[in-house]
Amino acid sequence: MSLRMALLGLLSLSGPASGYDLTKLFESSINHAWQARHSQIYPELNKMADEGLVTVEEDGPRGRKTYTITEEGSRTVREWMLTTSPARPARDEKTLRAFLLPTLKPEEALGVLRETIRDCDAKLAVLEEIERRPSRPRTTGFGRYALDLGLRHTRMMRDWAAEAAEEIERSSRS
Amino acid sequence: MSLRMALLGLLSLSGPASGYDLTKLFESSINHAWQARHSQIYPELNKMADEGLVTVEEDGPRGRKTYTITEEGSRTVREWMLTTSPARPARDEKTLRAFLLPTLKPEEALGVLRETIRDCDAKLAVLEEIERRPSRPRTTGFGRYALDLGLRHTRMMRDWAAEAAEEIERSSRS
DNA sequence: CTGATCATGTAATATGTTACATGATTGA
DNA sequence: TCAATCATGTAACATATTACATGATCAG
Repeated sequence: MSLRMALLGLLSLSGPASGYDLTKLFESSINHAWQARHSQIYPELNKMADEGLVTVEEDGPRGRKTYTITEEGSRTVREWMLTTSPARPARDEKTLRAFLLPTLKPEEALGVLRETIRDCDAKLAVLEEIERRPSRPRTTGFGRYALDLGLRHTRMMRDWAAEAAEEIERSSRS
Repeated sequence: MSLRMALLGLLSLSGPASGYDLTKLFESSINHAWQARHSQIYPELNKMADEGLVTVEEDGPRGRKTYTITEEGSRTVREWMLTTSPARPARDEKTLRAFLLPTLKPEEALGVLRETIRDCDAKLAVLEEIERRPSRPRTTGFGRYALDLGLRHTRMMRDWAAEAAEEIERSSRS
C-alpha cells in the first residue's frame, strides 16, 4: 500500500505529473523515507488508473502520459493517513550494521564508524544546501517536514557514530 | 543479503541456535532495524546450510535443529560489514506519513502528530526499561549500539513531532 | 549529427507477508 | 486433559530490484 500512498500523495502535493516526473520527484523528495524504481512506478500508476484513483491523459511528446489524482484517490490517501495503524517498523540496513558492529574487531568497527561519519557529513551538506535554497518551488510546506526529519535523522546518526567511535577508542586505549 | 547477514550476525553473537530461537531473537533484539517471520527464516537457514555458511545438528525434541555458524559464515559477514557499500536507504512508513502530512487539514495533521508522540513515548518507555535492566545476558556489547541508536531515533522522532505540532498550532492560531 | 535526457514499458528474479498445515512437549 | 508454547515447514501472494528493450526529442 505504501508505494501507492506515496504516489497519490505526491500527485496531490505537486499536481498532475507523469510517471517520469514522479520517479524524479521520488528521488528528490521522499527518497530517504521510501524508494521506488520506474519499473515499479509505471505499473502501479496503470493499476491505479484502472481503479479510478487517478486519471490519465495521453498528451505530451514521446508518449508522455499525465496522471491526475481523482476525488476517490484523495479520499483513499486521507483514509490511510487517518485510520490505518502505526504499521511495520522500518527496515534500515545502516542500523542493522550498527547492530552487527560487535562482530568486528575494535579497529575494524572504528573504520566502519568513521565511514558512517563521512557519509553523514556528505548527506548533511546536501540537505543543508536544500534547506538554505531560497526558491524551493511549491515548497513552503511540501516536503518541509520530510526535509526537517531527514536533517534530524542524519545528525542523530552522525552523533551516534561519533560517540560510539569515541567510546571504542577510549576502551581500546586502556 | 541483509536477512542472511542478520542471521549470521545473530548466530555469531549469541552462539548456536535454532530457527525458532532466531525468530525470537530477531523480535527481541534487532526488530526495529530489521524484521523477518519464521516463514522466511527457516528456508534461509536451510539454504545457508547447503552453502556451508552454517552447520545443522538435528537434536532436540520436536525435531528441533541447532544451527552453528561456520568459518566461512563468519568470513562472509565480516566481508559484508567491511567491504559492501552504504546500501539502500531505509524504508520507513512513519517518515512517509510525515512527508504526506501537508495533504491533511491542520487539525487532522495535529491529530496524527499527537498520535506519533504517544507512540514514541510508549516505545521509549520500553527501550528505557531494557536499557535500565541490569542483567542483559551476554549484552554488555551485544545489541548495545542498536539499543542506543533505537533510543536516539525514537527521541529524535518524538522531538520532531512535538515541534511540528507546536508549529501547526501556532500558525493556526494566527 | 550525436550524446544526454525524456519517456514508457516488460521479464526474471529476489525478497517479504499471510495463511495454511502439522505435530510434540510441557506445565497447571 | 487441556491450553500454551515449542518447533518446523510450505504455498500463494504481494512487493521490490535488476536487467532488458525501445524509441523520441532536444541542445550543442
